[in-house]
Amino acid sequence: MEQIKKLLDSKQIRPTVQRMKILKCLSEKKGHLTVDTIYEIIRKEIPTMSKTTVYNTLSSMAEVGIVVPIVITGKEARYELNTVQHHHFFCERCAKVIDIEVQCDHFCKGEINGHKINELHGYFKGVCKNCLTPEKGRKL
Amino acid sequence: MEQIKKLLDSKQIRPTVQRMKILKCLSEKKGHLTVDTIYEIIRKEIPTMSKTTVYNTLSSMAEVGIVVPIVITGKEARYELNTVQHHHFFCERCAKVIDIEVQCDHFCKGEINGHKINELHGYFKGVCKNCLTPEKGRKL
DNA sequence: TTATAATTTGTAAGCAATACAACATTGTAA
DNA sequence: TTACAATGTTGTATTGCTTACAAATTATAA
Repeated sequence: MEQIKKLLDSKQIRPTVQRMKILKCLSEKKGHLTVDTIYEIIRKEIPTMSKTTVYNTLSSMAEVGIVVPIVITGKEARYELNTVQHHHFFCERCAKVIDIEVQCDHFCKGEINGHKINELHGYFKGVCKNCLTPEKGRKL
Repeated sequence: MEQIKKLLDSKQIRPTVQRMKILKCLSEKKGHLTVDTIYEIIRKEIPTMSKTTVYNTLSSMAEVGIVVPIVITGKEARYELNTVQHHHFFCERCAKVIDIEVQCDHFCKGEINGHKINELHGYFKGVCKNCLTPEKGRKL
C-alpha cells in the first residue's frame, strides 16, 4: 500500500482513496481485470464509487505508464500493472488471460524498420493447459 | 478475382457477390480495413449492401481462417487477408497500421508453457517512420 | 475561513457490434 | 419448370463498452 502511494507520488499524481483502491485491486488480483470487475470489487467497500472514476483513473494511469491496457477480444479492455515486459495467452475456452514471459529483441532496440517503438503487445490465442486436461475440460 | 473464388470454394463457402466484393476489397487495399471502410467502399457499387453482411461475412471468413481480425485500439476491429505470419505496427500519430515481418519461434512450435497455440498476435505501438520525419510530422 | 483548483459522481450520449425477423436468392428434387 | 428447403442478405432494434459533460464534492492555498 505504501508502495502504491510512492508510485503515484513519483508520477505527481495525488493518491486519492479511489486511485489507491484501483491500483491495490490490480496489485492483489495480479492484473488482467476488466473495468467492470474492478468497479464491482471496489463498490463493496466504497458504495459511491463511480465507474467513470475507474475509467478516468485507468486512463490517466495508462498515460503515465503505471498501468497497461490489454486489448485482446475487442469487447472490453483489461488492465494490469506495468511491470516487466511480457506477453499474454488468451484461452479461447475459459477466457482466462495468462502471463507469458517473453522478451522481444526489437523492443529493446526501440525501433523497427525506422519506426519508433513506444509499446510492444503480444498475445497468443488458444487453449490453456488447464482446459487441455481431460479431467477439467474437453480435449481439443 | 478468380483467386478469390477458388479460395472460397476450397472452404466450401458459396462465392456470393457480396463476399467476393469484401475479399476483393481486402485484397486490393492490402488489408487493415475497418468494417465501416469496407462497407463504404462497397456501397458505392452496391447501394443495397448491408453493414450486417460485412460483419457476418468477415466473421465467418475469420472462422475458417481466410481473414484475420486485427484488434489494437479496442475501438474498432480491422481485417486483413490471412497470408504469412507477421506482426503490425500501429502509429499513434497517424493511426496507420503497417505490416512488420517477424517470425516467432514459439508459434511454430504450436505450444507454449503447455498451452496450445492457435493464433499469434503481435503489434508495436509508436510513431511510424513517416511521422518521424520533420517535413511531414513533428519530431517526438 | 474563503477562494481556487482538482476529483469524483451520475446521467446522457456515442458508437461498434450483435440479435433477429423479414425478404431475397440459390440449390435440389420431382 | 415448379415447388420447396436451405442459405444469404437486409434493415432495424438492441446490447454493452466507453466517453462527454456538468453538478457536487473534496483538497489546496491564501
